[in-house]
Amino acid sequence: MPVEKGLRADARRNRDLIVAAAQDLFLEQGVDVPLEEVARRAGVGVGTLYRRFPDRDALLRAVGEESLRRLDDLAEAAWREEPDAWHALCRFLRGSVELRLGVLPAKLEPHLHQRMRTGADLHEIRQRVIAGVQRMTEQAQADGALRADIGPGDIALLMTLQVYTPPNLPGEAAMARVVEIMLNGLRADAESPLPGTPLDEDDLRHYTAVRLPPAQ
Amino acid sequence: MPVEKGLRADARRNRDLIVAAAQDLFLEQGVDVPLEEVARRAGVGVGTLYRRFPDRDALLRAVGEESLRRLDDLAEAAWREEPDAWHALCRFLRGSVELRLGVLPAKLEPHLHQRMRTGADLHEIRQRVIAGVQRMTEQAQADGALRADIGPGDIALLMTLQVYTPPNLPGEAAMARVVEIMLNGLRADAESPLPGTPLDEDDLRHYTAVRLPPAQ
DNA sequence: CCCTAACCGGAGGGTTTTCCTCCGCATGTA
DNA sequence: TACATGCGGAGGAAAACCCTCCGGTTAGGG
Repeated sequence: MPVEKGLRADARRNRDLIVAAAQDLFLEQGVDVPLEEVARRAGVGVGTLYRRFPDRDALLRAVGEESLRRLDDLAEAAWREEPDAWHALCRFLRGSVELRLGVLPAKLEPHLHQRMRTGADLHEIRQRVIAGVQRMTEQAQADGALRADIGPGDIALLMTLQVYTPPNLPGEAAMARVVEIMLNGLRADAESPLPGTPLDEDDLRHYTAVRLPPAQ
Repeated sequence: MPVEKGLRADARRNRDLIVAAAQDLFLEQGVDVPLEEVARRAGVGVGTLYRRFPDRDALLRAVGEESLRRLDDLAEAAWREEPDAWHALCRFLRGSVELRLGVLPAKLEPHLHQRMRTGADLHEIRQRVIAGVQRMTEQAQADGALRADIGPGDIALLMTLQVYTPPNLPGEAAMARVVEIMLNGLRADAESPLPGTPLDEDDLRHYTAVRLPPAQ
């Protein structure tokens, strides 16, 4: 669907393999993994990788776009198919945590900051995801299912939740439990007060506005 | 208190600065940070670092020991000073998440695996922490404050909870909120069932028994 | 106050990692 | 079948990193 210009079938396939491999490795080892390792994991030569993605940044961008898109699809489907906002929210959070869909954009954010903020596509999808979260949050609260002292920013934060899972992760099941605990903590009944004030999108924006270290 | 042989006052001070810097950097950038960067952050020369810690492993060990010890102190104090097991558990979780005390040992685990499992000191403290968690969990459940379908392993996992916090973290407050949501989800009242079975120490042990990648 | 054992910093040489290009060979497609 | 498009990976240049070594500084007992 990104249509990605007419690529020969095998080229197209390789491109996708590379992005997938990069997603895995970025999660496991951080965004600094040697590109050669990405190539190896994808089962292609470095040449192929560099041909398709002239520099690391291009790859970062592709991965970012892909996961934002998936996140958006997830929110979209949840909202469309679940009976109410609360269940949509549950499904969304389960999905994004279990698939690590939230972590990736968060990790990428500092690097793609400029482009996220101004640049074309990325920025737009990002906005859509945020809007989706906000919609779910507000409606769930209106329905009295989600505790009131929560903001969309809190949800966005929870999206990026992770427990330290060593690279070989036997952790799926454990994560699922954590998510449920969390959801249980979000429910409206039996709430005990939270410290501070609900985070909204602006907090998130600020939270997100990090300046890269000396970087390079 | 590890007494660390008679070191001259300045040497001792530098040693501690180094460990502290390492803790920060390991958290922020992973355990592979250049040692030179650790030295810089600590405000000492590389020479000083290498004199005190012959190799990276020695530093890893020191950091691990330090954070395990702090974690143990935290559990100890919570158990001793709080009115009941539930509040002890709350305090413990708040502390370990907010101070990132849980993440560090988890991150170190793969590297110190051998030593954790068999070796002297590390192993012993680790056991103590686990025992503490177990004690709090069981008692809180006996008191009917903590939901029953939880195991010490779940708690241990929550301990290592993190939301992706970009290096410059304006995240403290946000984290605090997340923890409270978590705690609220752990309470016995109004529980909705969790998937799977409670994780116990053995799961944790297994979860933890990762083999380092090809690594080296 | 003075002396020295203990400690400090960081320049620099050697090694390892990472980047990225380039080109002969393979393969999809018309 | 023909050839444009795509592939792999060897290899040279550059960067990052490790760790030692030594001239200069300092803590703290006598």
